[in-house]
Amino acid sequence: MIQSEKPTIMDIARMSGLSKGTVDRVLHNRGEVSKKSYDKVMAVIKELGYEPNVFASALARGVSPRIAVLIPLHGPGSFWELALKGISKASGTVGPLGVETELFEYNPSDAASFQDACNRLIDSSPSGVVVAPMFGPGTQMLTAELRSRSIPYVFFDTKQDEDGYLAYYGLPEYKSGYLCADQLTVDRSASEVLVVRVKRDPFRQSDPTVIRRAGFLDYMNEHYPDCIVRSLFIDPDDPVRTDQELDYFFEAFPGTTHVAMFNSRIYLIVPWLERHPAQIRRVVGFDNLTANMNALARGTVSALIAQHPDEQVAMGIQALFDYIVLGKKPARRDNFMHMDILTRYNIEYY
Amino acid sequence: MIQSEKPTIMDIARMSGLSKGTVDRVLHNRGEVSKKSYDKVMAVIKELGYEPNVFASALARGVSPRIAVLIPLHGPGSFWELALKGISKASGTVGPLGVETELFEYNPSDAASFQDACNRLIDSSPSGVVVAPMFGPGTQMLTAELRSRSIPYVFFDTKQDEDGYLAYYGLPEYKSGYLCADQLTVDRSASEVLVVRVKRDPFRQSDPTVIRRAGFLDYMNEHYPDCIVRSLFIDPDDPVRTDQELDYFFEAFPGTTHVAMFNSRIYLIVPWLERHPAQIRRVVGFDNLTANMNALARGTVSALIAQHPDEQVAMGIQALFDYIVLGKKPARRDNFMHMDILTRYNIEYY
DNA sequence: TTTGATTCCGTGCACGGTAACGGAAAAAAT
DNA sequence: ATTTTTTCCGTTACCGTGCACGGAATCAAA
Repeated sequence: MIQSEKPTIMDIARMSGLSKGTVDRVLHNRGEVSKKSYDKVMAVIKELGYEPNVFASALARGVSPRIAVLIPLHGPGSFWELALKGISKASGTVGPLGVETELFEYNPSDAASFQDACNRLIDSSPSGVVVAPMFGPGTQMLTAELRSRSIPYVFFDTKQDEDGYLAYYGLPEYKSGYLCADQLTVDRSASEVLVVRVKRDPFRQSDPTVIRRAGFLDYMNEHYPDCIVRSLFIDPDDPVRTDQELDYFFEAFPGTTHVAMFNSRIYLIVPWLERHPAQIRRVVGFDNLTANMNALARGTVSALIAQHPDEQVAMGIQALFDYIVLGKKPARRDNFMHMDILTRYNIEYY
Repeated sequence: MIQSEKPTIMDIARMSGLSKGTVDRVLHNRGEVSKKSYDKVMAVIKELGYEPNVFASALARGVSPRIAVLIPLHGPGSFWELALKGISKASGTVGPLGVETELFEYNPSDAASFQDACNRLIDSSPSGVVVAPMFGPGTQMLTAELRSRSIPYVFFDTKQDEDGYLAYYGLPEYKSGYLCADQLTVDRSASEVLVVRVKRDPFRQSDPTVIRRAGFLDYMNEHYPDCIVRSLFIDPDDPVRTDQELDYFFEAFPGTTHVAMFNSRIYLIVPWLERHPAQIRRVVGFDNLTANMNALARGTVSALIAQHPDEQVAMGIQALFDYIVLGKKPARRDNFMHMDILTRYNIEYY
């Protein structure tokens, strides 16, 4: 065997005095091999540093994994649409390698719709699943089913508390709140702060913003204990009402100079902010939605904290590919991804 | 042919009444095919939407691309060491697919050493090359040779002014200077600013910091025209002298409250800064070197602008892989990558 | 000793594509 | 009309693994 050539399964067979069939059985722990032969083969494998040829392997197995992605129905320019970009992003990487992705959507305010999407997903019998767990019990039923069919799945955005997932990709939520506070107060002039919150969707089980808020408040207590933090709830579906609420609030607390939000919907208050440009010094929100980015470019929003759900989805698909096609588990199961600070001067290349 | 099955080269052969040898010749423009047959095959290919199986193709061709990376010798914790991380990063993605990388290093202050590295690289006849062009003429000779051997190459960090490269991955330098100024002045209290500069290496042909400085100064002129910007040159190899220079400077200009640097060596002035914590309000530098990150974590440095050379290298290797193995050119030739703002509160997950 | 079950292993084809080889058919030269 | 060249195309042997199938060997049961 020539040095530069990589050892093949046949080399192993020859050197261990056995046939490639036996080597193959050893490689895949498929049994029907005596301990003696097993040890012999393993020794040779280790000696030669054998690594299987993934191309030949994939070809022989005839793999063409179909990966299902389960996310809520999304309007244009929403958070979930960002996540969708991750699919095409991943397609660019693993698409040429034969991976296909299929999208399953559900109405986030309708548990039955979620069930329906789950059923359709299961019926399609994908080779892997990417899902953002929003309905706790519903997701648990889904993952139980996936486990029983030994279909690997990864979480993104939110992590489900269980043990069967292949990987999780998301943000360190508490830290992101902390970071948000730091970005808000970086001009060191904050004395009265407004936190705008959205009436919580009763169907949604997990709400990352409560943890973000905790991080935010802890930062404020530690660094600006004298700063007053007030909350205002708005209705995301009623812009007129939102404007009124903001009017009332700033009438009552005219000293407010800094505004933050913990979800992706800072764009909801942008119209009001742009009609009252004088008073507000800094505005910080989350996520690089188009509407948010535009407000950032105009200077209405000072900074956005981006969690890049597209990257999370892409990483998830990549992890599934590595597992299904290459037989490789991800290095870490829980992957907390970077939080990017976006300002008007660095958004151009995102 | 069953619907769900992907068409193979044999399907095409059957449907066009020819053999798979002819189809293969058409697919690779290898000639020896009559126009009539060529058109027929192309029509069938289009009709069936044929896509080659990359696994089978790679297996048959026996590809195992060796990608050479050419970068300067680097001390631990330097900018170029970051770039190196991109190699292992890319190995994680394309390594299992049979890609090997080889590193060629040279002494950046010795043109002969660069020549030597180039020769060794050429002699190894790699399938692709990743290089950061520092010596203009030297790099041009290298790329000319690569072109004549039709070996594809990509640039990162700096772009060479020519037309043969497959892709370029780097930072928008001017914008990065602009961003740097914005981060430095985000507390709106800057009136006297110090820019610390390093004596330029005479061997290095391209210096991105001059463009960064232009962006920085433009921002300052536009937003803080009354702010005074002063420069101080230091010797990177003489820390004692550096400290003295800083002492002299701050004696002469005690009103200086903000400090910036445009290269990756902000860590050089960290010792002085930490001995004089009272005066300086904000410090901004470039690149996530370990030393810089530590200073950031301690709060000595306020923000770092990271260009992530590891990602650039990884993207470069990926592009070469896509081109060599999958036969796919990158979507864009010039890729300006995101600039990340790093503060002490978001560095943990980088 | 024969029969049966069990354990273990080798053979051979398939996966889809590549490219060398040789030969038939058509065109050109004699 | 025959030879030579050129053009074109089919055949075939791989590439390295996966896996079904059948058979040899071993051991226990009759």
